[in-house]
Amino acid sequence: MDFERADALNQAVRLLSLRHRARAAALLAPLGLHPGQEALLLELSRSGPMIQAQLSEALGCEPPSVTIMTRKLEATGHIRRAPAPSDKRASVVELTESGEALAGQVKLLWCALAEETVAGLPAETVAELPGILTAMTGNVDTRRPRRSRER
Amino acid sequence: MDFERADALNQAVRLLSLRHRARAAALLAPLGLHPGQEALLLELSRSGPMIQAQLSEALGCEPPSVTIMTRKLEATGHIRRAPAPSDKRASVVELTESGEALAGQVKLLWCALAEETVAGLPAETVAELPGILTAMTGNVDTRRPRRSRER
DNA sequence: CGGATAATGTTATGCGCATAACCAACCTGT
DNA sequence: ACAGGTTGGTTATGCGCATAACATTATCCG
Repeated sequence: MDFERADALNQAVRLLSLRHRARAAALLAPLGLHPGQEALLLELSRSGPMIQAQLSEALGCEPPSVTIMTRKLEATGHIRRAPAPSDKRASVVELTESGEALAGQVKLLWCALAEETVAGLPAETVAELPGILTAMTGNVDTRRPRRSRER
Repeated sequence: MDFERADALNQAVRLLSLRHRARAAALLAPLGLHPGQEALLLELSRSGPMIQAQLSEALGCEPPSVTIMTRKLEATGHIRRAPAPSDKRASVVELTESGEALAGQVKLLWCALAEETVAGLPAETVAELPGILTAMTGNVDTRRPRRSRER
């Protein structure tokens, strides 16, 4: 691929990251959330209580990041951490009532953000977008170097 | 749009951002660069010497970020800052010789990264990807609230 | 068994990004 | 010509992310 095209693509990804995150930040600010935290709440809302290692996996970020984020969300009262009964190392984290309420708010914003993001694009394109983006993500994902032969 | 679809889309964007950036970081590390810095070098390589405000505009990040990044790239000797002759407030920044060499290296990596990113996608999709991503970026861009009437 | 290895979580540190507050220099307009 | 607003840049602070180094607990195996 020539540099022009490559640059256009890489830069497009970078700018989309920046602006999409900035827009999310603007929408989440009234709820007192910073971008990234909503993903944690949504994941807990989707899958129920889970251990930090699982959160790290689901969110696609490293354990130290999860430690910090959970600490802050615990401080603001949206999640709760308790020692896991079966493993003295682990701590299971779950939504509090206020956290569940907040997750509900986030879901509304999330729909608005998605619609805003793909406004004006042909419906067909919108339909295949998640698949395309996920494929691209998989192409550059270095988090699971093993496991490439999975069935 | 229902929450399922919206969530799939927003999450896909978030994960692509994380992984694409992480992959870029891994490629740039051998050059001693952190992700984000390559954009500054490439912009200078594209457009020649320019003022920090223009860099801020081109990179899509805020002036304080540019201040820090230029300071670090100056410390590593890849760029040079000089007072602007026509405006005592401004400082024009340009690549040094080592900066130009580094930009050349980055261009090679950039092509590799782009190819890696779109591997396996149909050529047609790849062709329209930059346009799609740029359109999405424009949809959520809150940086230019003015200028909306530019057809 | 018991010792090596793996997995969970934390602290420390650093980078890119953001906002808010501020100074200095450059326009304006009346 | 000068008061007031605008623009260019910096500092301070905070967040999400990363890696490296570490302590603790689980697990595997000879």
